Amino acid sequence: MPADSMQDPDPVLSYGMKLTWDINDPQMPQEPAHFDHFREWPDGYVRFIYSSQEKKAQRHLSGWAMRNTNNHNGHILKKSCLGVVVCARACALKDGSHLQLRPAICDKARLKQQKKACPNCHSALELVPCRGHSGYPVTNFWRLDGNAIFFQAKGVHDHPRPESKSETEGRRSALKRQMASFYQPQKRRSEEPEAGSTQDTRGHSNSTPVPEPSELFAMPADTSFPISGHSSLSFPNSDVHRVTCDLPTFPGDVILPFQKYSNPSIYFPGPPWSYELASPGVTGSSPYPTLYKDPSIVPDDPDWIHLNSLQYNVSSYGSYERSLDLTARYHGWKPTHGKAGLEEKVDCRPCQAVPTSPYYNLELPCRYLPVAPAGTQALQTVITTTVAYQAYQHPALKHGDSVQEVSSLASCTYASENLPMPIYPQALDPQEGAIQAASPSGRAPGIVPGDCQAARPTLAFPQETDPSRTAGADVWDVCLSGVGSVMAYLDRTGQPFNLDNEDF
DNA sequence: CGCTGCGGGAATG
DNA sequence: CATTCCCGCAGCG
Repeated sequence: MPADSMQDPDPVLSYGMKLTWDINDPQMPQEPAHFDHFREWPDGYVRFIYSSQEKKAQRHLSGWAMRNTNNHNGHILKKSCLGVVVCARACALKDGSHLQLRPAICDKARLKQQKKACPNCHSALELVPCRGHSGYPVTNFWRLDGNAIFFQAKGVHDHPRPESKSETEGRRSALKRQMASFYQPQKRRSEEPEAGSTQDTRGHSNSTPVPEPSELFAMPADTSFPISGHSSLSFPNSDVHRVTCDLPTFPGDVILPFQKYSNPSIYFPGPPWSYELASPGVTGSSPYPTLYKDPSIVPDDPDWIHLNSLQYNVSSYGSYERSLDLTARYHGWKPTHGKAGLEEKVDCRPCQAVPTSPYYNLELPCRYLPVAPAGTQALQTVITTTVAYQAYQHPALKHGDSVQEVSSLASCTYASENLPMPIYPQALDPQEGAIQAASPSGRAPGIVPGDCQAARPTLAFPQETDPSRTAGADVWDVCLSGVGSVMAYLDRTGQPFNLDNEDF
């Protein structure tokens, strides 16, 4: 893609991350010189600055299923993640992946959605809530200010990606078409070619027996998901399509059809959430019929869902939860929403691959990392929205009362939030584990990818308190945010410089 | 029908 | 008291 001076001038850090600001600041950076390109799958404690012209940003779009949350602040729109809908039995689709539907945003619709059966195995569907923000759903904040749209995310999604919105919509409209043709065979059939040319990567609608209406209604999931067995789905086509779309996006970088990676974990050396950043580059094996009318438009990663699931299940489970299968996992999960884990002892299992990862051998100013003590981070994140500053008044960071200290802490905040992974106490110090136990961030032992991810930075960078940091706000900003981001990318993508593997 | 943003009001500490 | 969450409403596609 052509170098756009207005977009992501830096290959590693988002523009938003390079500036120091918080969504709650009275004053946002004025007249930003650059804007970030839109990220459909923001994950971690990240900040972006979009152009107010960016339509997706205007609509506050996200690949994640985010619902509006009233924070009684007219200027800042807050949204929280709904998680992902999966098959309660975690049945495997033909391609080995798992069902990962997009939760309906509307409460009513979501309830209805959950009553439906898994189109693949007919067992129940289950909503896996997002607890990536210290036990609470990941939150996204949007704020329009001047010519910029500020975006801030808090939390690391602890679940697979749902389908992208566009894909869900695409399938929905596809169903409509299908139903229409079902009820008006003659007429519709004759019009079909037209529709097929624009949307039909699936292209089978014509020749494929239309599902019984009753079936469609009984399991609307049909409209919302990829059953390998479903005759109306055309994988190969969409694969090609996606490759075509995605390749140009990541010149020189890892952009290979997923098929080439028989083992996702090879491509995604990271833990479960590595799927986030790795997604865009990965393509292919889409079980979904993608309905992009305009190839220039960023694919919303519908395929990714599957990659995601593959990666998630194969890689993360393989690495961390060999003893647990999806079934156990999801069954063990009760949508207790923020309450669960309180009583659970978070068991941070060894994250084998991580510490040995070559990327962790980079010469990074490690000493700064641990400073945002796990406990601090955990506590801070609990304070979902505003004024995170006070959160940083955690004892671990209390070094003085001077104004300077305050400023330092502020920087600390930003810095720590640049670390896309929450740092949990127990990972640092057994004693601090108590804090963790008291926070709602925990989940069933070992089930949370986040546990490992949380531990990783720790393992890589043993805690080390540096008193001098209180005077180094600037250093903090630069080093921490830098390191954090770099870490984030390295960490999650396993690719040192594959920055914006987000959709474009 | 579902998505979206808004805003009241309850719950929480 | 501040903050967050839940819920219903209305506009829109």
